[in-house]
Amino acid sequence: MLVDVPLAHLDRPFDYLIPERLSESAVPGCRVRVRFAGQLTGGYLLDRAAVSEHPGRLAALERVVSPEPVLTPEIAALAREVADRYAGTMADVLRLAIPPRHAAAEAAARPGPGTGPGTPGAGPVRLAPLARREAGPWGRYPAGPAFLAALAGGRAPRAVWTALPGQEWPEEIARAAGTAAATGRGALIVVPDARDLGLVDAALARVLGPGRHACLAAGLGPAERYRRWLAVARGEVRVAAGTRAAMFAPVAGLGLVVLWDDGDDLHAEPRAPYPHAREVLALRAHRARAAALIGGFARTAEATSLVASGWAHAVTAARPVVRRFAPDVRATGDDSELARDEAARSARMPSLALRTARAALARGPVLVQVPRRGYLTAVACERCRAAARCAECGGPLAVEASDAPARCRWCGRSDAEWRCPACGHGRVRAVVAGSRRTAEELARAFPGTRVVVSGGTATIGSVPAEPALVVATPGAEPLADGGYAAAVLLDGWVLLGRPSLAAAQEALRRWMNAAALVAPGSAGGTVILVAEASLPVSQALIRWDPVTHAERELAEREALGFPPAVRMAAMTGPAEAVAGFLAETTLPPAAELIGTVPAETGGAAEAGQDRVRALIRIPRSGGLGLAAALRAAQAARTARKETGQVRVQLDPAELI
DNA sequence: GTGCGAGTATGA
DNA sequence: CATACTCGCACC
Repeated sequence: MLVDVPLAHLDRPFDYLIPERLSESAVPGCRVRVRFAGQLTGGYLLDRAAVSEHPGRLAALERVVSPEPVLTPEIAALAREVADRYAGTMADVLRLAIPPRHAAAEAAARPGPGTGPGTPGAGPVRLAPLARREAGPWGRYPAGPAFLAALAGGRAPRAVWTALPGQEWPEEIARAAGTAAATGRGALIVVPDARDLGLVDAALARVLGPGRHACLAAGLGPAERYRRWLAVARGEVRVAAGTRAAMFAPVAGLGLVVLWDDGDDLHAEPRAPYPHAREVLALRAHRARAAALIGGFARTAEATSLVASGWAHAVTAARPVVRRFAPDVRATGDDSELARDEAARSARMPSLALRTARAALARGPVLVQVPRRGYLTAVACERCRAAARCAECGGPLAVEASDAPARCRWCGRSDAEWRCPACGHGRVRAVVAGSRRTAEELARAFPGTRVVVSGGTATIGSVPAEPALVVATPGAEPLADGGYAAAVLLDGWVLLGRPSLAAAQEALRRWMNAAALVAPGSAGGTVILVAEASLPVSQALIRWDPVTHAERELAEREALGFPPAVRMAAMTGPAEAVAGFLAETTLPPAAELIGTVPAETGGAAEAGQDRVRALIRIPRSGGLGLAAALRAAQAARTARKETGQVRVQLDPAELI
């Protein structure tokens, strides 16, 4: 029995007697209720045994919630491994892995229409003869056909795949999944968001036929979510695709795991123990001897490390092929190039971008990527560019609408009489305009052109192949039928200026994801990057060479001693609690305590407190030992009911 | 997390 | 010596 208690020192199985009346329904993997320390608690039956190691008296199971075996042996072992890897508890992992039960869905789980599981499709998929004979879009990569052939032969190839720009990638993923399914194995595909899931869903339906796969999307509603998950757990469908939470989907006979755009921070689970989909899928591939495909337009340092260690092969296209599919990219970072046009100027659009966009609008839609969402923007003195601060409280001023006066974000005071304390000037300008503000300004710079805004909660999936300006924040770019005629990537310095070690890698990833939606250069597709052209990251986009850039990034992180070159642990909490935690911890000899610094105030709940973050670093080989030491310290603290929670995170994404 | 027994403080 | 409380630990 694995009891659902949140305490680190209780993270181990407990034995219970199975009363005769429950003997039939108490199958391994089922949900049960037991009395634990007097309390009725939920749990999962791990397995049944004739004898117990426990010297004391055993309590009996209270109730079998349902005989459905929701915790498969594979997922139980995986949850244990993930907990050990991330210094967390198995119960925490299972809370992420197994969706809440929906009794009606369980009783009536019946294949339905649409994107859900169709007619039971547990048998091998039969691919159309064409798909079986030809590598299709995979033929564009020298190693592509070999990867598919290895899959088709029942082997377990592992690839880090740098996808060619364009809209073939969902098809490529579906082909790989179909190839695994044709050998009678299962496939699991994880993508960052709903837009990408929709694309993969459609591609899977084309390649596999109806009813052969399940889409596990967040926000389906509990009943539908559980129904589809059950269809996967029961082996009624062998191909599952989904967003982050699907990384734990109990796909039967797993033969292939796929992760798309592994650099997207949506792949990092924000709940304890903070596992990352890349790591979890790699563990699963290892455990199930399954193939792995980690792909994206860009390349992360982490994926590069998988290639460097020999864990995976690189699947990339040859340079001439890249040139055939990539758009023309030009960078313009010089302020003197700012457009004369006043409206374009206030949208921070250089003249080259303006000219390119105007010309491209004759042919089709033009994408404008703006790296800040929302409407609220920081403001600075129009003349000397000193950050504008509230005269009363010193808080930062912001504007909410283009014609509204600036307002303090701390005290809310709006000061019409604002004067710059540095130069006496009386007007402010937006430092970075949100996408809606940019859209307003662009509408004035391109009179008569339709302007579409996509971002945040108002995301648009696709736009028709008609002239329109499409203003979007990174990750919310709609697809354009046939590709955009051009794209303008505004304010490159905002992305590059993020206080993050991986700022350049992340900027390149966002640029490439937008630029990949543009028609190839041979068809006139052009991308204007508003950033200094001489920067290595700009050059990487211009040459469409994410691999070299990622290799450099990995080398830098090795030199700096940052993940993935090392394992890092972050302990966050009240100062005394973190100090107590560290005193409790017996660090492995190779571990190095980097130091304790004030933690950035996370949310309102954490604000005000005296919170700190301690960092520990260890060579990769010592990662498990470090996690075990941190787990032991956490267990000792929870056993003693120490006040002040310490959050333990391994290789936290936001740190890098 | 809760529940409980041992140990310790406190006061009639 | 009776009662009130804290502390530490087991929880199957």
